[in-house]
Amino acid sequence: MKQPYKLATARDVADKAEVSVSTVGRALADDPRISAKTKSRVKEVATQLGYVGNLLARQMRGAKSNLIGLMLPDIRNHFYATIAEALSECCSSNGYQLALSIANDPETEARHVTELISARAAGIVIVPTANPKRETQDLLNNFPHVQLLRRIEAYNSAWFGINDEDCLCEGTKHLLSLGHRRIAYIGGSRELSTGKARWKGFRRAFTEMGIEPDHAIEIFGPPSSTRFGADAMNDLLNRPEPPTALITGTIRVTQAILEILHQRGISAPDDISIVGFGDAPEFKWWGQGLTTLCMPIEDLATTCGLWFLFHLDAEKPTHLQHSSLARATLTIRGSTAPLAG
Amino acid sequence: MKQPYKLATARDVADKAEVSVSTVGRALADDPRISAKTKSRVKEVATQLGYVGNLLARQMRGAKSNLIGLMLPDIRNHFYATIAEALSECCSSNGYQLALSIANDPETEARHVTELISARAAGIVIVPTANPKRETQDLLNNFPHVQLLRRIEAYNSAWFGINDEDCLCEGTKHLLSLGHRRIAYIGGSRELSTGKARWKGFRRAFTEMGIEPDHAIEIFGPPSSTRFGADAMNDLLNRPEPPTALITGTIRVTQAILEILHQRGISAPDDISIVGFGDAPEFKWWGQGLTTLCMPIEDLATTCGLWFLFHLDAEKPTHLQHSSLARATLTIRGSTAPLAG
DNA sequence: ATGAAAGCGCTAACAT
DNA sequence: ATGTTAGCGCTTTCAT
Repeated sequence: MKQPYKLATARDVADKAEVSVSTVGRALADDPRISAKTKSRVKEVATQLGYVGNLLARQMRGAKSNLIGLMLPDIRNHFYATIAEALSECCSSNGYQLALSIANDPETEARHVTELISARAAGIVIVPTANPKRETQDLLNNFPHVQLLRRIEAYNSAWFGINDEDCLCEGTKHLLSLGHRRIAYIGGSRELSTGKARWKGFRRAFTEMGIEPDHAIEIFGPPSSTRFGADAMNDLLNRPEPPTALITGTIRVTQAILEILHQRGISAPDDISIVGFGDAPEFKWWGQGLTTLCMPIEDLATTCGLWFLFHLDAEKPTHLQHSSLARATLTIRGSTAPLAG
Repeated sequence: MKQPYKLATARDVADKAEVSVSTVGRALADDPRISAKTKSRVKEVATQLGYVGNLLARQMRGAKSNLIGLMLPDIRNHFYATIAEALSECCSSNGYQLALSIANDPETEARHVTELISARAAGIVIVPTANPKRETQDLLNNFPHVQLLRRIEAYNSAWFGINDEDCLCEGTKHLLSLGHRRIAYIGGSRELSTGKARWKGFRRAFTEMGIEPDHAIEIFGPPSSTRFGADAMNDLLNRPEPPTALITGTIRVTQAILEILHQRGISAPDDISIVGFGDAPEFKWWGQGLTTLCMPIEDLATTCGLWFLFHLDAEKPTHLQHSSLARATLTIRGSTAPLAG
């Protein structure tokens, strides 16, 4: 057989129920003009044939798409998993369907954006890569979309993000006020808006506290790689004068360093004070509890989703210069302590 | 403006390039019949207009869909996040696009299945809910799909899963051989194929070792709730005679109990021996390391994806009675020790 | 080497 | 109360 799964069409239902296609359409839509008798017959035949209306055909007739594209760099990151869940919930309760694309480089990103547009999705929620292709930019700027977390200036769209700079600044100040000076920062690439802001926050803490960052150590790397964080941490620990404190700039890095510290039997805050970026549940019970920079990521995603869907439903353009900043906060647990000696 | 984001059609390109629609189609598809000159003109106009072909229209003409539906109960579960990532990667490198649906109850599941079929997805990869509606079953049995992890007998489809029973049996035997008898099992509902198999494995360990399960304690609950695991654990600890060992049957439960134990300052293996289901990265560094039941979940998902896509591409029916069992294994770390006294 | 026309499955305007 | 027809954007005969 060639078509093992051929689905019934309105035509098939019409033939079997001995009415016209339009009667089928109307009966199934509960149009008041159709007699109760015909309706019930049509509905019965439809069920019998397992008829499921073809959304593609409907959309060609002008129905709006129910597909929302979500483009993320990495779904195993707790951060992004939370976003996916929140948006999925949001879409689902508003009649939309989430199409998930994982793209961590500009080429894959371009491909997926093209595909989503080609499928005439209703809109795209995107955490952009660091340097999107020109092509991607042109496409997106003529298509409903929102940026989440990371922000590309060239996009004429709304953005929902975190006050990354303040957040890192607060965390760093905490370490400085405990007397630490040889503080290391391991964060994401400064090519990302988030990576850049977080790094600026780290620097600003020194400035605002009037301390020269002479002994600060800064390491940057790809945000979605566990490997990078591990390597950076090992490098730090192998130095003749390892830092007395460390603050991280991505969740993946936080997870990586926790594992390395555990492997090497180094404990916080005795050997080193740690402020971890992000708030995965397990951070609570790492050692004596990890001091973390927590962000209301679920709220952020839900807000973003609701705003976006509202605008789509209202057929308002989504490129109003809207931007929304969620406040991240420092949660102090056991991994940070005053500098000994 | 009514259509803030109107995309160009082949018609628009044709008009501007002063050719017919069919020439546009052929030029863009690099049909050899079109002259090089015309081709380049058409392509230029297309780029200029930001033309992106309408996939819906193509599919109506018979092109096959590139959409694969993935239905999961819970994306924040590390287990399922891994699956989503693996399948996304798999789809992406075979020209497919992943549509993610989170459904944890039969109604939502039915809705999402209908939507995916209505959108004429190419196929569905599903981790079914415990008791799918009859409607869902009928729909799926006439639509290309595979079952992942959980298995519904009524589906005439292939299944890719884990040897749940052996896995729990092995973990339980480990505890029994350490001398434990008052062993608690906290697992997922036995209405799920997985929950049932794991429970049977727990029981079988006693049988095979010739030990009466007089002192075994069994607690079952919803698999995607963190709350349930926490409550169950607290209940156990508040008993006059708490168990000396515990084995869990879902990742969520494992995560929940680790947090409770940490909160209450109870440590393994001194106060209680623990075998945790699943292998989230943080389990390595809980206390002195958690003894876990590890499953090759990424491999499983990839295998499943490759098999499914291959069958879709070949237009083979996917309901060949294929089933694939991945082996889970016990990794012994610091949380289990011989029963004292 | 290119154009005209049919048709995929559906809905809505226009008959009857 | 129901049928007929046109057309959404595309590909694919079938003409020229």
